[in-house]
Amino acid sequence: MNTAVQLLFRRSLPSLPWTRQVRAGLLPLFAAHLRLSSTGLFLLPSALSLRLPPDPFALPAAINACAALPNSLPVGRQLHAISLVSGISADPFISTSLVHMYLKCAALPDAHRVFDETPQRSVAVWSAMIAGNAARGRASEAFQLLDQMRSSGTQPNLITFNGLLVGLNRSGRPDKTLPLLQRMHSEGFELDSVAVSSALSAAGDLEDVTAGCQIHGYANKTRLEAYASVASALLDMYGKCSRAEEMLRVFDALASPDVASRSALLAGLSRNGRVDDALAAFAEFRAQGAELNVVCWNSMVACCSQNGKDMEALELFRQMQSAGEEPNAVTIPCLLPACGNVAALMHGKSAHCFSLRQGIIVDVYVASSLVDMYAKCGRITDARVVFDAMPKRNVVTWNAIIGGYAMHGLANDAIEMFVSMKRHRQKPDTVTFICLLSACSQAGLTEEGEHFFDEMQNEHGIDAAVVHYACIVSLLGRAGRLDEAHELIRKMRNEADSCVWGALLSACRVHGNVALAEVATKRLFELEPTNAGNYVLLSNIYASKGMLDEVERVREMMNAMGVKKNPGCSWIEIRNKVHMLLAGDKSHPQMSNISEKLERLGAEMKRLGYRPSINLVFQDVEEQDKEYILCGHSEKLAVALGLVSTPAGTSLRVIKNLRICGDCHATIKFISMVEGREILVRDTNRYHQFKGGSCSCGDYW
DNA sequence: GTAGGGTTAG
Repeated sequence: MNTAVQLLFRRSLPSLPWTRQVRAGLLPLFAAHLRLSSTGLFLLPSALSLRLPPDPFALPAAINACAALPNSLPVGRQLHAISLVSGISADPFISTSLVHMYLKCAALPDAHRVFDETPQRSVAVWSAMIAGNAARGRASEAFQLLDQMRSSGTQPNLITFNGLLVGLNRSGRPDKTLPLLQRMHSEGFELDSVAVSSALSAAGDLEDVTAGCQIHGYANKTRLEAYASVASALLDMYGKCSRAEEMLRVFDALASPDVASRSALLAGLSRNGRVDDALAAFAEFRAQGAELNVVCWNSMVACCSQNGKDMEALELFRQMQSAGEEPNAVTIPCLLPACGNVAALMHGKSAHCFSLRQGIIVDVYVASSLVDMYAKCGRITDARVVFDAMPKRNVVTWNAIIGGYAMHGLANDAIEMFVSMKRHRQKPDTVTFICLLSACSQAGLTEEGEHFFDEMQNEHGIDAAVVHYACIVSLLGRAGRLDEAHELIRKMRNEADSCVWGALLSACRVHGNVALAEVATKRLFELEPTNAGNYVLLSNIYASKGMLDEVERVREMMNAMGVKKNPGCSWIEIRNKVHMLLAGDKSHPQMSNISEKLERLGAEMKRLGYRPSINLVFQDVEEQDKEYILCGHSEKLAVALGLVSTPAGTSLRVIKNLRICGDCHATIKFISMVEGREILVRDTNRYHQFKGGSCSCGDYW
């Protein structure tokens, strides 16, 4: 269609006489086409070069096309110049669309200049100014303009107010939306579907379910509920206010739900943790052949990647493409967390290529999620390359790179980036300091960590949250200052949670402090009685001290509580395919090769004097079996699979869902030496880079 | 025949 229209213009325009009729017939078509398609801007220069006579009827539409399409400010300026030289710039329609266009393109001074130079200010040009200023985050200017408008004798209408409402919502000021709605109501405006949709959207953002219900009542009374935009805004509001049941009731009552309503429902279910319901609803929509769009697909991909269903997210993305739904700039940040979680580097790379091809790499969300993905996939250098190439960054971007360095144990790089961040005048937030402090604690930079903890509170006015305390506890703990760490927990203003006590417990394991470990676990068993990790850690500490009766006691306690150990799970990507290995699982088709490889390595290690750490085995079985269980740990299986499936010398990347076990750590160090391989293992905390028999964590984790 | 306001995904 677009190409056809283009050809029509190319062929017919030069030969047509420029009669009033031709203009009248073609220009609106041209303008409508501009507004609809990204090829519009391609058409515009050719139309200009045809010496298209400036037309006060067509210019506004062309100017609006510039407002709607990205990167078209230069063309918009050109159209502005044309209106100036042809003496029609004072036309109220033209100046209104110019104001609108400049505000949409973030050229505020230009918008204000055009507005100031408009002698006869229509309601429309005032409305454009007010809406545009509000949407650009200049709420107080917008309200001032509204007052000026009135005192200059022009009365605002419903469109003026609605524009202000929408602008306030968009610029993150939903708190100002509801009072404005009240004011409109008391000034006697009959609210329409736009006003009600915006109000619902604000109520949702504020999680103000009382206001939301009131507006719902109003919409019901006035029959505005029947409007599609009101329906989807209602679903969105209930979803954001954690009223999933009410949301489902609204959806079921819809006579004919549209795509936006379906999308709002899917997003709402996902947001409320009802992942399976969202997947079921999505499957049902597909089975019905109901219309779905890229927003629905993106919601579902995000739903999976945010809820531990990473493989499902990758699969949905594949299905999305085979269903002919073109991914967009939002799809990438929905998908990439899943790639990062399971280290699906090839999928992540292809998303990177896609972003380059589509020109969406300049989107700060897209590039930030790429930085994060590369870091999580063990490619910190690639993360840095993407970071350096970004034209614009935000706090999330900086946090991604600092957190990436932290995860790789590269604390000095993390600190360097933090310094650079401040030089770029980017304000750090609470996440920045979590990344920075954990970098210091991973690398044992105790003094630096303490310094940043003070800097956070004194220079940046950020209150220490519980997670920051947890970082400091591991920092002190790593340095062996366990009593200080314990003291800090006692002095904390906030209530210490399981992260804080867990950090202390981990430090106790490293330094073999049984007494303090018992203090920490006492609290942990109260705070999270069903977390198997705490029992296992305590048992490991006892085991390392040979306190086998205590080990037995912990196991009994765990059984009594009905706590089951989380199955260990590792992922490795081999030639585009992500393989998942569960501890003790024999189902992988390559299992005989894996076992054979592990046996051969085990024999070699024993010959060199290595003894398997059978005391780390938690299960109550014979010694022989303990050794066998250790060999079945998922990270060993994944490494062995990598060894037998890739050429010698290739580096391997394994992701694990739990903390790496001591025996596996020792074994993989050994493997990295005898096999001459670099092996990266990411556990819940960080990357371990095994090379030539040692690990980048310095045996502290 | 032309201008100003619409809901859903990161």
